[in-house]
Amino acid sequence: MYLSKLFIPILKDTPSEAKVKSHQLMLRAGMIRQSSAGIYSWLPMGFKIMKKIEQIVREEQNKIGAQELLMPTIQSAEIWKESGRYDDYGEEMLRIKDRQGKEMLYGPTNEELITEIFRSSIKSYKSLPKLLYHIQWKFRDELRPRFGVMRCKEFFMKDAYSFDLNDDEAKKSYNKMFFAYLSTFKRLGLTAIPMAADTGPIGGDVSHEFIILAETGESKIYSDKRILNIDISKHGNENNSIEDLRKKYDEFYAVTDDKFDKKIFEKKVKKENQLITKGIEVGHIFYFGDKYSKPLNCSVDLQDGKKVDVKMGSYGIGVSRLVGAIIEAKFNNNIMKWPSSVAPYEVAIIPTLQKNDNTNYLRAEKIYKSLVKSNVDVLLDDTDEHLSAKFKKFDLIGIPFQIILGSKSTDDKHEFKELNGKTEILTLEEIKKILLNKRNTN
RNA sequence: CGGGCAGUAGCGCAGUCUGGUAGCGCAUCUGGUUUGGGACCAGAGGGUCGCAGGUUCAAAUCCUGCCUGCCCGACCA
Repeated sequence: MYLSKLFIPILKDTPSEAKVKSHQLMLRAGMIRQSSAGIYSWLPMGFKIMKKIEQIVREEQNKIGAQELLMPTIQSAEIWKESGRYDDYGEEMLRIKDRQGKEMLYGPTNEELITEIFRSSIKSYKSLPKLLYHIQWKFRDELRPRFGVMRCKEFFMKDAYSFDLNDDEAKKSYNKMFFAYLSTFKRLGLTAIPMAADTGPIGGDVSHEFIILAETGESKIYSDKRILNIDISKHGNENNSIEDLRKKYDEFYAVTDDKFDKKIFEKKVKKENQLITKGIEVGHIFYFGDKYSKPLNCSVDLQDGKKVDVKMGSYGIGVSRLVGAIIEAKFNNNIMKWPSSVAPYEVAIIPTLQKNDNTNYLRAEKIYKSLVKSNVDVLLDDTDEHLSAKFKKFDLIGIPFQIILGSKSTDDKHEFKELNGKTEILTLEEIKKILLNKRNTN
């Protein structure tokens, strides 16, 4: 892509309504535009990043055997009345009437709808277990939306639902998700800590919040430092291996504010290992058994002809929130550097311009064409701004690597710079190797 | 929903107290000079001053009502 053709309305000044870094940067970098409080349009740069995150989330769901479907944003109130949550959910639910006066709502979550789908199609224990998910817009009418996309009314979320025959089987599904979440966040360049948490309006008795550490986080956390060192890469996604991993995490104390008990914390965690800080909740998993299957009458037939309510769990990841959360976790020295796995482009080509000498630009175009041919997602700065102005712009956009064509370039050696990092003089082939390698290691 | 602050050009702001017909920086457009950390010169365009009503010869400015946004709190992926 050529920068001059890109729709990326960059702001030089920070809009006064944005207070946290991720919000300021997303507005400045032309990633989002506020439509009204807590509701945003996603402009090409922001949308591209969100789509990359979505794709990683999808791949990790598929890896554990979850199947993707798509449910609507607008739901009928009926099933919510059946489950009893139409009254319980309260003001956060956006209620709508259609022209016939029928009660509808913009879905804040999908337990009822998926259960309704499941119960009408699955009748036998032989069909279990099942893991289903979708990635769809949700709406929660927040009292006070804030922090840009971190806490908005309309948000993009992956929500998965598990269906099992009994508690033991359900636990396996839960642990699979537990594993998938750790893998997902790792690929996003984040270290997420699973923490025992309150279940809120979803209900149930087992629940983990996945939290990434960031000062601007809204959740207060109490944890054992050593939990950060657990290496998930040694674990495959078969049941035994996942269970081992789960045990490793369970060894360490890690809870959010509402589950915190000072006595237990001080007893279980030595002073030097205590980690008390703030974090951002980027995922939340729940096991709630038959909380929805029972009232909604979602059962399967067993071998002996008896019926049993299926055991369910639900599993959310805030995809749109992650865009902001990654910024909060990665932002440094006024420079936003995206992890390669979600970066809007893998590399930027920045030629300096000289009066009466377009050598650098011609070199840049040649490199550009070669990289495009090798399927590298590359952005060429073909504008005639000052080089210094370009650098500032690219600090803001956060493309992790730059090829700079200037005084240090020759026909076959180029200045290759990691954003906020070191500079090397390399051939195009060497550069390509580094970029392709980066793709797989983030 | 309680408490606080704010709405003037795309963005950041001044002007409001003390009423006299709207300004600055950045951005944009034209021409020229520049090009290794947000350049320079010359010129140009862009605003029913959040909305409605009132007071006045005259309202961005005073009065009343409403709308919108932000911050703190209570509540949440």
